[in-house]
Amino acid sequence: MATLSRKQREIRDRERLILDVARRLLLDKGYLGLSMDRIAAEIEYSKGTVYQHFRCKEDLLTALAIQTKLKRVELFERAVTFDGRPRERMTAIGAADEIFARRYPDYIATEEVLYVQSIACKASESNQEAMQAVDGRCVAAVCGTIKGGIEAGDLEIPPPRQASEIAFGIWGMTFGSRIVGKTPTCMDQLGITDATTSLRRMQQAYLDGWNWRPLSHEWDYDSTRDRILGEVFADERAAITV
Amino acid sequence: MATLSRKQREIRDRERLILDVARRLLLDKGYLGLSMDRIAAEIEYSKGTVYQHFRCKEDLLTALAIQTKLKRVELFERAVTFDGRPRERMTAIGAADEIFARRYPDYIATEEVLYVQSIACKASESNQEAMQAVDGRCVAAVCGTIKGGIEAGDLEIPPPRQASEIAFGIWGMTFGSRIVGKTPTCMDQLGITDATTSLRRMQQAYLDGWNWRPLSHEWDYDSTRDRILGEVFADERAAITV
DNA sequence: CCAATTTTTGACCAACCGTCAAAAAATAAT
DNA sequence: ATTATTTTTTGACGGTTGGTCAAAAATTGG
Repeated sequence: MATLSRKQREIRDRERLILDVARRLLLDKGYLGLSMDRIAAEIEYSKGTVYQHFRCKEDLLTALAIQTKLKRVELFERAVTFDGRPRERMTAIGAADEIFARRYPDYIATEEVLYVQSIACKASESNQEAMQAVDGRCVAAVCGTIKGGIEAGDLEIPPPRQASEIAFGIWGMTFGSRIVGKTPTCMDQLGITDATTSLRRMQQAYLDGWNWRPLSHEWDYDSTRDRILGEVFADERAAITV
Repeated sequence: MATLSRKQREIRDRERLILDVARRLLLDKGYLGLSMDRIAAEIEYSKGTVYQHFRCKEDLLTALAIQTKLKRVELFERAVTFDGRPRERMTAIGAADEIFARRYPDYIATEEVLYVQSIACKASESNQEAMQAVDGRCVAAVCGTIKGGIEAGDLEIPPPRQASEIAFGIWGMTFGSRIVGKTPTCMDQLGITDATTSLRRMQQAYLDGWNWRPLSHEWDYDSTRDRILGEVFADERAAITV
């Protein structure tokens, strides 16, 4: 049966409600401010009901992360449809990630907590697998683009280097810069005001370092970016040009 | 008076003991397993006494981070004494950080927690300032080396780029890769087995990307690294070649 | 030896996560 | 419509946090 019973619909809606409330709390009050009691109070159900949806707090957080990672991977998979040279598609992924970071600021809060504490391992099997699957799609999009660059002859990866090493670098750099960039003291020390723009330049420098052609001084990636925002992310453009 | 009273010495020793126990607990059981009660039990003093040393858990964590960041900055400041071209000194800083990460694995646990949760802001003013001061020395070592490269004519930073942007990239990349590299699922997805070596190559690629001469294909930075380990970090060599 | 001061203590509080028998609601059977 | 059965919801409860503070213990000074 494709249609759900009234009860099933109720449960599904309530799960959405829980996740919505949890995300807001996480963003507002941080990881420590996110309590199961508070969620229960806000949704006006008892705590036991919340625990019927998620076996523990970590499971809830993982579900939250999956929900938002899905948003990201959708943007990534849209990005790689960009019609251009592989490195332009890589730039498109960068733009996708920037849109993602702006549109879902709560994501950073979710993901970083998940990385740091050993949270994922407490989540239910199914949620762990689901999260891995989403991450896998993300990796596939990035690594696929890198391999596209190799196949097009724009990039060489002499052993023992691997295509995934480039991806690892981009991933680490992006994730790390976002966390470091959030701490004001660090930014004061460095004197950096616009972490987003800096990250963009850093990523291009990194790809130049792997000698991924066309290099940034041979090609106008700023206008590529404009095209990307116009052609692939027209609907999201507002989010990024604020 | 330079000499401390017996009592003062006792207090100082106890503080060290608390930090030692706390570090061990943090490494063993993670952030959530680190409890003030447990610390009190382990040092065989009451909880109140622990709170006489640190006004709250965050203050203790910050003190822990300072202690270890000091170890790191010492290595950094030794690294920049390496006699060679600026980019070689940059490589020396990379080696210093690698030694640091291996010798003080608990540091990662401390620092990442400090970055992620809004912990630092709850610490005492004095500890906050102390931590900023240590970070400042760290930034100074890195940015100083970058500026050395510019002065030597090995590197140009056309505006609006800044010297600190390179540092920001290295920082974010190093920090981020270490966190991502710790999660086994991510590494499985990427198929990366030796994150440390990958990070090393990533850093060199990044510096190549900024066109910091001599580029990695023009110079044998592996043997530079050997010289660094022999000349500057001879005593720490064992830690890194295990 | 006793009084003044400092240090240490652990009972105590509020908030947290997670459990589970009992209550309430929904469904099925008569 | 009424009763029996199943499902869902509840919130009191246990155990563990971080943090406080009056009272007890130890130290110091006279």
